[in-house]
Amino acid sequence: MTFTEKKKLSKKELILERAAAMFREKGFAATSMRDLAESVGIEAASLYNHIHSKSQILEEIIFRMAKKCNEHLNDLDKPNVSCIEKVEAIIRFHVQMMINRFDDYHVMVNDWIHLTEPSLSDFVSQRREYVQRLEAILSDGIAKNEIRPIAPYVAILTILSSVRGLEFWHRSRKQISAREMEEHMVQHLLGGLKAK
Amino acid sequence: MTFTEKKKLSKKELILERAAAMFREKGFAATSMRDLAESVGIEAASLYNHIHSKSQILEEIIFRMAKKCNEHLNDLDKPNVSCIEKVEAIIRFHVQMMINRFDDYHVMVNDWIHLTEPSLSDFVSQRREYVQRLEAILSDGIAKNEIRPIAPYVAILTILSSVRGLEFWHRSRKQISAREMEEHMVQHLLGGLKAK
DNA sequence: CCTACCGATCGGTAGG
DNA sequence: CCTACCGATCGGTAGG
Repeated sequence: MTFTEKKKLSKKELILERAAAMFREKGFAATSMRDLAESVGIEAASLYNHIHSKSQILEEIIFRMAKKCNEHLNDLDKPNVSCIEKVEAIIRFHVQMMINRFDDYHVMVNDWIHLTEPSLSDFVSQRREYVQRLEAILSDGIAKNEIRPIAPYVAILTILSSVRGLEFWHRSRKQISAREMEEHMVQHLLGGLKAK
Repeated sequence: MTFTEKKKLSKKELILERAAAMFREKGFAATSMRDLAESVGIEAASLYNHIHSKSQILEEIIFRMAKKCNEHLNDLDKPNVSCIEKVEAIIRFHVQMMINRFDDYHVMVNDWIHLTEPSLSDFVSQRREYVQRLEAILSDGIAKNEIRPIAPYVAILTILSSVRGLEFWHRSRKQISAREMEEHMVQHLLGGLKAK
């Protein structure tokens, strides 16, 4: 990698970072390329030396995050890990993503509607598959009597939405630390699942 | 009320209804007045005989819903109702609102960011007060040993976000009926709160 | 409720 | 990376 390429890469990363922050604050549609350019410190036209289009920015932010989620789930696919341990790891992973990559996570969860075809269908099917894999882990745990017989569909929905709800916590002046929040969430969400 | 006023009123209601549906589908910023006009069946300019501006539509949708939430909470403020009964009523109320008034609920929860001042501050403070009232009910229940000693802040956040997560369920071809979903949610969310 | 139209702003391109 | 600029579309108004 030449020096020029390296510089270009890091400027692109800066654009993606600022874009995620602005998309989260104002939403994808309400953020203009001129707003974004100002935040990056260049003219709007100059953005196009680093990225192809506004849609491409959204796609990169969202599919990078989706990839992280899928990879984490792949890493968990070991036979010696119990189902309840897997669920705990998934809760912790999502809580940490929500806290540490707040802008990117928020954009994935809220702005995927603004994806255009074929990216939209791609994302929706990736997400469907992800949810199904989580449900399979829960079903497996129920079959092995590790987990209380609860509708996997409802449990997964509750877990993923609760994480999404951390947005409130993130916005408010934080009464509770990130570490405490994570423990509370694990306790609350996992506590309701474990078989006695 | 004259006949003319009555007709105007119902056309305005139609506009608000269609607007909520489109804001939910595409987001407030991505919905144009021309899109909305087409959905209503008139020209864009004609919308302005019924409403003042695009922002006003958003405000009406959101503050009507906020009012419903506040009124429901006021109705619950009776001394002979236990805290756990109050929490159950709140969960059921939100689940039913999410299911029966899906578009309006979704717009309130997702598109409030697009409110402009002074409406934005108004909404944010109303929501803050609402959450504080819910927390107070939980704190009261904990003090009376009706509810397990859990951080009220986290519990309220979990309840409200889980309801929001019903969006997934609503979008998907429904494997579970509304009635079942409500019972599952009450069981799951209330079950984790009750003192033994 | 429509036609006609306003100024502003949008995403993006040409050319250097 | 900038200046200059494109066609398209935006929310909204005038006038009837």
